[in-house]
Amino acid sequence: MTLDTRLSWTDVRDQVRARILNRTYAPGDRLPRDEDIAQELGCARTTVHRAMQDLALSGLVERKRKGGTHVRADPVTRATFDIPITRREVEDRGAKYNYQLISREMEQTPRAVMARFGLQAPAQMLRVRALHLADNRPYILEDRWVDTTSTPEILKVDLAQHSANEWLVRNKPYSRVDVRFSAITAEGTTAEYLAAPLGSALFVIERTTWIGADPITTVQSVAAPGYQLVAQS
Amino acid sequence: MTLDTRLSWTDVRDQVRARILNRTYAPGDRLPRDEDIAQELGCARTTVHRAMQDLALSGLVERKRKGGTHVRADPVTRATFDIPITRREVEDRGAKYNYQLISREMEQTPRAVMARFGLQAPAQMLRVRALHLADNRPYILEDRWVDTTSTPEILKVDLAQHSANEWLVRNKPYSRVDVRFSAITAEGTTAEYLAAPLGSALFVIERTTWIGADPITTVQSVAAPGYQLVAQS
DNA sequence: AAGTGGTCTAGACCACGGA
DNA sequence: CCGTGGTCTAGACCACTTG
Repeated sequence: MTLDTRLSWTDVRDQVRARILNRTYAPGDRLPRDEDIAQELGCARTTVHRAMQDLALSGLVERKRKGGTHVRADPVTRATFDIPITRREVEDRGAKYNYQLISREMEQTPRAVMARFGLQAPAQMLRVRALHLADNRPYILEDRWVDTTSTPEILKVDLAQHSANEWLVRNKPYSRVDVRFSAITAEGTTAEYLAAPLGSALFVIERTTWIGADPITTVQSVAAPGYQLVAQS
Repeated sequence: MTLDTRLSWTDVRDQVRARILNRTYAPGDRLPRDEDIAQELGCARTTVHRAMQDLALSGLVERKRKGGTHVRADPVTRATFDIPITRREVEDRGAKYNYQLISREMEQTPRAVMARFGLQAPAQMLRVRALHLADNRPYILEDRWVDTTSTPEILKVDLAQHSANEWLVRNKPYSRVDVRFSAITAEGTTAEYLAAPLGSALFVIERTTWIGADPITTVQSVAAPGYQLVAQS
């Protein structure tokens, strides 16, 4: 008698993964063709394909047409992070959210901002600086540039009431995003607004978006001391 | 005449995404059932399913059985990062890689390490401190704890020759990983080893792995000043 | 109870890329 | 060239979740 339950693609994935973990398929090895695995385990090739797709996505194997499926010799750790609207992030922590507009002016983009957008020449953009608070304590200081050519509507928004962060996320879909993380030292007004000791280390998220080839916005979000970003399971 | 090329799932995805971007389907809206979209576009339901799966993965829509597919009202930015072996990371930048073992001793785990593993009681583990260099300049300082119960083989490895990082990644598969990022201030020996000015901000990656329920290793990797982590496209 | 997404199957054809 | 993964189809059944 064999089991009467059918094999699901997660079962197949787990079996193949187990074989990789226990070195039946060692790093660098080529795995059997999908069809052979399907026959061996008694399921359709599509099911094996679905399983392999998942293993490839998580970085455990590499697949190429004709080349077959190989166990990665240098596995990478692949981690995914969700960056929600700041208000949501604060509220999800059970804290009270507040927001303060610091400044809102048209300015010429400095070199650093041009670089983030990949622009050759400087442009006039709306610069918005604002502070997000959790339980009335500084949480994130954002320094944002909005391209008023692609997003003229931002000029009509009352940024003292609604954060540009929230308005943009809700109203301005993007087609491409660049995200990068780094660390900076608390200095000058940044330290003041965040109530951070001078010289303390601050976590920084830079996020730049485009719609097609047109810039929308770039923001440098500096978090208060102690901030930690955790990968999604 | 209609087009004679068949619709691929990426075509379907792009069409649906376009409708979300142009507000045909607005945030919070419920999309038509997969089957209706399939009929409208003239393809199989499976194809629509594949497209929707991708949109759900990227965080644009949410799907529930019976509940249908909804456009997310609060879109999240979802970013994926690849964390390769340090040697590879250095070499991929076109730099020369070097490695120095700093210390290697059995020690009792402090509170912070117990917390990362979720342990109730302290344990004896192998603590390995090492420096990775790029073009002979400090690149990453790692402070690692290895559970010699789950990974006794580590005791036979000559860690002066091969970094624990590399040996573990190549030889010790894990079933669960926790990754988190933060920022710390350069102090004491950390600053010395990284040749970083006292008080400068340093980017930190913490990575902890388990096999089943058993701890394998946890490492705090502190990067030299200027380090930046960029999301995968 | 019933609607909707999730999955499996079997078969066909396509497209990339190694030999 | 031709082997291998990638995709599409049509149909069936399952499983979750909401009304």
